[in-house]
Amino acid sequence: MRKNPVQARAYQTLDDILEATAQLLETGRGSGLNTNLVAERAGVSIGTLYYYFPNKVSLLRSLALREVDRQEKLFLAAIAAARSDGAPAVVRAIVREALTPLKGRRELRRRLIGHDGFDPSVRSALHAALNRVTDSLIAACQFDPASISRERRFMLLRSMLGPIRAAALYEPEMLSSPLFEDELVRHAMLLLRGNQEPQDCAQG
Amino acid sequence: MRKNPVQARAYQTLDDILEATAQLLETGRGSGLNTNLVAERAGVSIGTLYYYFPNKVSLLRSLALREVDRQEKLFLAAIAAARSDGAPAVVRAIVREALTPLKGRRELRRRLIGHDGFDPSVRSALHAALNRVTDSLIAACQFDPASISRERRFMLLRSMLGPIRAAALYEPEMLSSPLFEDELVRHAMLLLRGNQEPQDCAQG
Amino acid sequence: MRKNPVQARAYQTLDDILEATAQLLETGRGSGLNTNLVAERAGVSIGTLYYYFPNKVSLLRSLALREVDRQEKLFLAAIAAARSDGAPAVVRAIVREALTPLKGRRELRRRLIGHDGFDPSVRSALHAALNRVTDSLIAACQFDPASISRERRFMLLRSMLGPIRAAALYEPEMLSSPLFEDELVRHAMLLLRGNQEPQDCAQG
Amino acid sequence: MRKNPVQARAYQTLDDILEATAQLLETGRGSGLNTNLVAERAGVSIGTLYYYFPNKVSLLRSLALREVDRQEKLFLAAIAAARSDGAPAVVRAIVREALTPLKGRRELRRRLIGHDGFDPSVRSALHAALNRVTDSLIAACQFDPASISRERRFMLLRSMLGPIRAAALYEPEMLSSPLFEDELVRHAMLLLRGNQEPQDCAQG
DNA sequence: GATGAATGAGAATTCATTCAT
DNA sequence: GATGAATGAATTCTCATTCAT
Repeated sequence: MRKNPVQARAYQTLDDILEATAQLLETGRGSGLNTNLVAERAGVSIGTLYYYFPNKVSLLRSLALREVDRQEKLFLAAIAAARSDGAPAVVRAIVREALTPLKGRRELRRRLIGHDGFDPSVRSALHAALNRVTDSLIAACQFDPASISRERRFMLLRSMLGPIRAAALYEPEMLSSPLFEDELVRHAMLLLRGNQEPQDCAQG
Repeated sequence: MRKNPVQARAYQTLDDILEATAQLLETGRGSGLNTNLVAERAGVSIGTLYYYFPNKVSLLRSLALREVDRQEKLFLAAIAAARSDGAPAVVRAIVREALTPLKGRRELRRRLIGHDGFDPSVRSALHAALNRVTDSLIAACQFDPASISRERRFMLLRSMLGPIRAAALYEPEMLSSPLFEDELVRHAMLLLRGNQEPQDCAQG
Repeated sequence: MRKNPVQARAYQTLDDILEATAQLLETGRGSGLNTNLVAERAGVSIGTLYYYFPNKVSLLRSLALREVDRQEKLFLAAIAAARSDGAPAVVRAIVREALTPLKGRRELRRRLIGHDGFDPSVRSALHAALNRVTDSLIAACQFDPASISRERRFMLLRSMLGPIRAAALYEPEMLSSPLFEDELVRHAMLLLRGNQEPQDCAQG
Repeated sequence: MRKNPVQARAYQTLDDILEATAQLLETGRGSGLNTNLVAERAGVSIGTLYYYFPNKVSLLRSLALREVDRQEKLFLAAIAAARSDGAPAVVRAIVREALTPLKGRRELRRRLIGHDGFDPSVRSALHAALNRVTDSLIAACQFDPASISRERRFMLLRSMLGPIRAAALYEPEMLSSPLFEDELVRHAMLLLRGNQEPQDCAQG
């Protein structure tokens, strides 16, 4: 970002611009998100947009970082709210949180990924956020963190997010299937517990 | 596609164009994939490119369909090769296959998704291909297809591909970690077996 | 330049663009030379302009290099034509040549200098061209090149071009003053001869 | 200029702005000198800049006039200091002065010329200043002003400044060559003396 | 079949300038 | 006097696509 505003109204403007971008990404037809359109939708001039963002990429990056941040907060809040109800409830809370937001921000996120392949800073922010959520989840479930391998920890959230994204794209009705939710929860619990290592999976 | 070529050299030209597109998608910095560049890289004139493809979208679609088709063939071949060694071996074969190709086509695929959000025909081709691979996998493992719910079937491959893609992006060294491979295999086996439904996961 | 044309008409187009640029630089009011205007004046589309030149700077550079080249050729031709008439005639030919072209390309050249301060490649081309003209001048006057110091050689043309440019800017009527011409010729002859080193100029 | 400031700090602000402009002109890459950048560099707000200067042109003009004025003062001082040592010393003083300032203001001056082709008021100020320096030089050398033609008077300084500028651009090491200095001095002396009109230079 | 010059709508970005605070 | 957010006309440049040869 080019400027960190000192006057109060500036924060509003900045938010208007990001919100306009999000809306256009969510609803916009076809490929192009275009800065002139963003400015118009935000109710500011194109010059104002470029007063806050040096270029289009940085605008998209800011939006992506904001989305990552928001989603992390939602996950952490969901975990905190379910914490006292035990591990399965916590896991289910996470799953529901992951299934929910796709209702209104589905396109937004896909586009954010599409738009020039996520720049490195967004990638690492996302990575870090997922790690924090994973840690919080494990802590809330009161499992011994040391008992879960680095690899399993890595898979925990991501093996749920993959199918959810795929469902959003190809089989949207699955998003509201209780069985799908159950499968995801069961799956995560198995990863968390990590007991009963099946013998026949020994490396061949 | 505009023309299905009858002469051998025309097939070559067509392939050159698709290959050039793939390379530019794989290595190209930032936003642009542009038809003039593709033509130049392919060693043909821009006119020739438009002789084979009516427009850019159809070029990208052809490439995407080709990639989907190739990957499906690789998966099916891996399953067929491991079939006689039993279910765990088949699963491991799939996992290895999924871990392998990311070496040189990593970016290509992400970009293919990014570029205008996947053409509907590509989406459904991908969906269908994954379904076929899933069916083949279940058949090779000699599990009763009826015992596996639609939801679990849907998750089977996708819950592996998500972490694999994430690993490719953020923790490439994990791609060659035996533990990671083991986790993926174990995870798939649990989904396939579908025994021991944990009680505490009953819907809350 | 982006393309070296293979088709004949392309040379014409390229020349049209450069000529349009020259005209606008010569006659254009105020500061801005603008690529859209150039294209329009040249009778081509803006896309065509950018087909030949990757950006505005390269257009200006090409024009500058062409001007340098043309002026060098004019100087060399003037020298060759006067060669048989003896040293003073050669010098006068050069002076006249230097006074002449400013009639129609005065603004052009000033702007070419102004426009982002002559990029390095133009500077060195100009330098090299002046050196070649100087050498040719000395050869035509049949003076022993070794008798003229590097410093004097450097000054030879440039001490004439400075006043001529200044005259063009501030006192245009001086350009057609015979006395001015005579002064320039006399001055150059003194530099070329280099006899009678005045004693009182010994370094103090 | 919009305001002639009465308070000391206002003078300081004004000077800061001009100095920032000079620095950006001296060091700035490529095209741009922009008022927002000037303000930032000067440590004032863009509003303040426009309080002192009604527009960009007047800012550049002020800077140019200041530079012309400073250089004139330096030349006149150099002449005054050497006056009692005789004509050659005076000439040498001028030459040294001309060789000196190019150390830190080289680009500045060229850019000042480039930027919109020298405002007419700056052109005439520069012309007038050079005339005053020339007159002062002739007076200090105690030559009869009437014996020097208008044309020669015009050439006197400018035939030195041309080579010096060229040297600064193309052969900077020549700026510190004693031979180069000697050539310039000798050259000016010959112009000033104006004796021995060479016969063979009669107009052809 | 193949070429490559040409097109032009459209998109990104700049920057001198204004004005409410 | 000073600030800095806001403006928007103007400008550069891109790139999918066409078509005469």
